[in-house]
Amino acid sequence: MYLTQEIDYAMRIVFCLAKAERRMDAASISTEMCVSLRFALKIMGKLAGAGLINSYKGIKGGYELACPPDQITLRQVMEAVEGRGYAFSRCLCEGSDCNRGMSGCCVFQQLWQGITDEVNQQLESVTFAQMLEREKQRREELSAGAI
Amino acid sequence: MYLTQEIDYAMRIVFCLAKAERRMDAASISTEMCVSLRFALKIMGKLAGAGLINSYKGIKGGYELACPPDQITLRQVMEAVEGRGYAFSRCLCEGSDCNRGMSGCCVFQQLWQGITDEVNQQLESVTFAQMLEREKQRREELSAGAI
DNA sequence: CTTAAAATATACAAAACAAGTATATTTTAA
DNA sequence: TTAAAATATACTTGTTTTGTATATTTTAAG
Repeated sequence: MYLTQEIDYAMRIVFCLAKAERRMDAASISTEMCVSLRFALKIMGKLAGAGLINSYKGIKGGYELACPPDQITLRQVMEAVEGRGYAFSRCLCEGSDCNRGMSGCCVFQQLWQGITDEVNQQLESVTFAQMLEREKQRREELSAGAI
Repeated sequence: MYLTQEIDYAMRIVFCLAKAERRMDAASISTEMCVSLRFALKIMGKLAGAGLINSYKGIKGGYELACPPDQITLRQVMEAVEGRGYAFSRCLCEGSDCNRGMSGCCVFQQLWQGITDEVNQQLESVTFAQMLEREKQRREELSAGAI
């Protein structure tokens, strides 16, 4: 029903790298994001495999964004981790053939597809550059409100 | 990540009762919807508990909608089964306190909230009367196309 | 007033999925 | 040559979903 932790972590990891603007090793990322090192490594493997981040082995190794943050969307991260975009219902996935009781005409499927499309559009329309900007604004609002 | 089967079944069960316009026993519903009898009973217990359907014990017992289908929304079914509306991310649920690495200012949470609100609004805006109407239209389209 | 067909309550079990961990290996800057 | 890093692969644990079983209660009909 919910986004998995893995996707949530992946988003935060990319955000972290976008913010750092420099190469970071897995241990630092894992500490900053409060994700176990091993799990972070696993996720970063997927992100690197999808070409969103670059990885470097050896001493001075680590990870960095593969391109500027205004060229990475939330949807790309979702796909990197999940292997596809968001889907509201299982029945929208390949080979599901669910027309359970609907005699080959399922009006729920249509509806779920609409919701799915909308969410994916949202995820696609937001880049990590925008997320950084949002955070900056939000911090300013908070400090202004705190006076 | 996906809607659970339980919610999917619940939607279909309510749709089935809306379509039937009469009292049906659990066995018939389970057969029509291709859901195991036991699981269907469990789900209908929740739907009855939430006041969406009425249940009748004994011979000639069964289930029927508690009110006209134009007064039942998809969101109500979601809440009956899940105990709350849709939430895109766990971090939006009570007592989650996730500001992991975001120093008390999580811009993802804002975003997930926006998506959540949108989906809930969708679910709230559609009644089962509308779903019946949709199905009718869709069938007409299909048979027209098949000539 | 008995009976059989129905729902209900409660608990249990199995399966699927998510989350996290461990070990051995490879790469590379110093 | 060495130590710090990533990588590959497999394994374990925990949680959630899904489904099942048993005993009980209710009720229309004969």
